[in-house]
Amino acid sequence: MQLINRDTDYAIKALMHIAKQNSERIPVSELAKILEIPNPFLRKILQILNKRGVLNSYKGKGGGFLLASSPDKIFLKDLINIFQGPVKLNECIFKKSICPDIKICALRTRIDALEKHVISELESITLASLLEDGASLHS
Amino acid sequence: MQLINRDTDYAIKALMHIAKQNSERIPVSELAKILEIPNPFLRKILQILNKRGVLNSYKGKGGGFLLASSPDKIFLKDLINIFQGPVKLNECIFKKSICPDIKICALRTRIDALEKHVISELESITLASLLEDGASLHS
DNA sequence: TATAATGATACTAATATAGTATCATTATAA
DNA sequence: TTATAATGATACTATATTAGTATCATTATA
Ligand code: SF4
Ligand code: SF4
Repeated sequence: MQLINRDTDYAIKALMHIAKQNSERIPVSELAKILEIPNPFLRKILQILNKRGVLNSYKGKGGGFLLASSPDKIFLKDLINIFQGPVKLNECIFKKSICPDIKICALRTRIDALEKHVISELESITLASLLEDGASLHS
Repeated sequence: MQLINRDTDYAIKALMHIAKQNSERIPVSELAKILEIPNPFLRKILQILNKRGVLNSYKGKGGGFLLASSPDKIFLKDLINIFQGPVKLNECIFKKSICPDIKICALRTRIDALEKHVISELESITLASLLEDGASLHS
């Protein structure tokens, strides 16, 4: 069970690199080389981030991408949502059945609590918090 | 992001039903009918549970399956492990790189903590605890 | 000894993830 | 004004994972 898939992973890497450009537009071609991610794949990812308001894009010569907001407003949870959908630990352990006692089920209560905890942790991780730990960044 | 896949889900349903048989062997054919799970698929799942020591099986006429241990010793976490592998929220957010500062990374620390929390919650959920909530069980 | 069960294993189908290709649009700078 | 270097949109292919099927061998029992 993996929390983060490749899209999200690449998105994080790219966003961190873009954040460090001090508002200088960076084109996909350059990013792809630096991060060693296949250019068309990275492009697709950045296009999605643009559509979803995380990045701003500039067409034409000298164009490229910029963060749409400051790094402390970009949350890991949102990136996961964009590329992997909502964090739902479990719709209900018996997915297909309609439970008559959904409100009192102890199991459901616990899985719900677990889900809330995971989400709140993911909400507390921002791009800024990743950047702060500058010493441990690489590639 | 889904915590429990169909194998695990079916396994839980089946185990709960087997647990309620008071040590009477129950064959796959019967279980499959009751739980509305395709017979060969459920069979595969129970065979795995047998191999992994969760169930005991009895061949031949009048054969079937029984729990290998008491319901309070059967943990949700183990079932997830069997069918979906280890709960690893994230090997490391930049999977492919080798990080020079893996020990001091704040992000890693937090994801690790999150993973530990999830695992310990899953360890606290047993088949017995699901059965206790008898009123809310079904099909 | 027929039968009703599981064991083992290989196969197919469906879905999700990962990655590619291509043409259209647009902004810039020579 | 026009070649060029960028993104936008979209459709496609490939790979991996998940879901489900099929079949023959083995075994216990009535
Ligand atoms: S509420 Fe509880 S008993 Fe009902 S379907 Fe959900 S997990 Fe099962
Ligand atoms: S330790 Fe931190 S910085 Fe290093 S690879 Fe892991 S998440 Fe990234």
